[in-house]
Amino acid sequence: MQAQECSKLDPRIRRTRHLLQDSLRHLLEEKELEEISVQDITERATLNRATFYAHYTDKFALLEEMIRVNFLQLLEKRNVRFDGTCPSALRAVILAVCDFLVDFQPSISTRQHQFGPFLQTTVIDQVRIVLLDGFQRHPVNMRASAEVIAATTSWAIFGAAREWASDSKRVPPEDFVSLALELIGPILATVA
Amino acid sequence: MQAQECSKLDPRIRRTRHLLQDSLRHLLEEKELEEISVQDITERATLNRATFYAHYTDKFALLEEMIRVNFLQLLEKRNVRFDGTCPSALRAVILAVCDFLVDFQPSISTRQHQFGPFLQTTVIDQVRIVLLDGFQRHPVNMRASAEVIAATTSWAIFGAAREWASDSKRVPPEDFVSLALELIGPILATVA
DNA sequence: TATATAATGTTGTTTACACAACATGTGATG
DNA sequence: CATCACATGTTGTGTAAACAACATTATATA
Repeated sequence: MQAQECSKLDPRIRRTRHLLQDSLRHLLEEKELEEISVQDITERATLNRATFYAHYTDKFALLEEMIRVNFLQLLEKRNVRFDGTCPSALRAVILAVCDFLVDFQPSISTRQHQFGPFLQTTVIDQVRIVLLDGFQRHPVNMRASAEVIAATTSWAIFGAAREWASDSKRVPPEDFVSLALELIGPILATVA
Repeated sequence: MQAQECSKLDPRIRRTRHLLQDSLRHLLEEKELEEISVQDITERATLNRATFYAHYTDKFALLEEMIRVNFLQLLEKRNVRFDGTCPSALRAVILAVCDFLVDFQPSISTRQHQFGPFLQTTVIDQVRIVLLDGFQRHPVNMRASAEVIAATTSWAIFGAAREWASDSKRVPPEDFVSLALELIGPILATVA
């Protein structure tokens, strides 16, 4: 059901998944997730409904992949690698989450029922993986296991970013990231 | 190789042909037709080269269909039916050809080698068919066979429209059509 | 309660596409 | 002339998508 080096995958599969993701993206601009049926998605994608089930178990799986891929593409585009525990690496990750939320969730207030939680868990999980990957490639002494640090940090980042993004009179993202960094940085500060 | 009620055609076939036509359309905005290979077309369409040959014999066949479909869609959109020999029906046809040339051939001077002749024969042939179809559904006495009248008229329309379209200081299309109508109308005037 | 409507999943068969391989042709460069 | 690079067509085999059909579940409506 999953990735397998997106690049060397059958073009028909890539195209089909892309069509489904595009379809859902557009439908979400018109309707709530609850109002969107698999039928709707495949119709707009000019695909058969049975084909959908060959790729995803339900619309939530599609949404999950969509969010995940989009977020990773944003990181990729900005060359965010988390190659160390220096503040600048963390800064880039936080900024990416902030910008992603603004892009992807333009009407956060109207998207509370099923969409919000999905975005949340998916983004947090990706951030967690990015952090964990960074810790493993650049090991440092820490007050707790890398897993706990990564989990705590990723939730903190999302929580901060979400609060900022939902503020109608929010400050510029760069300014906010500096503030967030002061709060979040200490979580992964190495022992003296 | 051909249509078969576009609507009840396998979606995969419709999608493939649409992708190929889109691809060629975009490539023509960057290169000359001579510089475009089947390889280029299928690459941009994310299709296999062999698939191209399952649909078209060569890039000219693709171009032919592309022009034909686009022109017919323009007629469709304007509800041009040529339901009679009255001047207004002919006016609509001439106007459609004028607008199509302006849309489709923005840089006529740079497209002379292979592209121009193809556009030409394809559009003329479609106009001829539209006229012939109109004659058959609304028969009238004429000075010559419907075939000869239709052929002569279609070439005259294209010739006039092309001359107008290639004029950098051309008058508005509506004005030109009135003039063209005076020249072309007499071709299909019925006997007294 | 019955029943209509609509969505979800699943299955088997048919058709279209991907791909590698090969033959052929053509122009450029040594 | 050789040969390198590249484009055109074609073929056989494997895989993905289309489609109809069916069972299931849920939500209305009479």
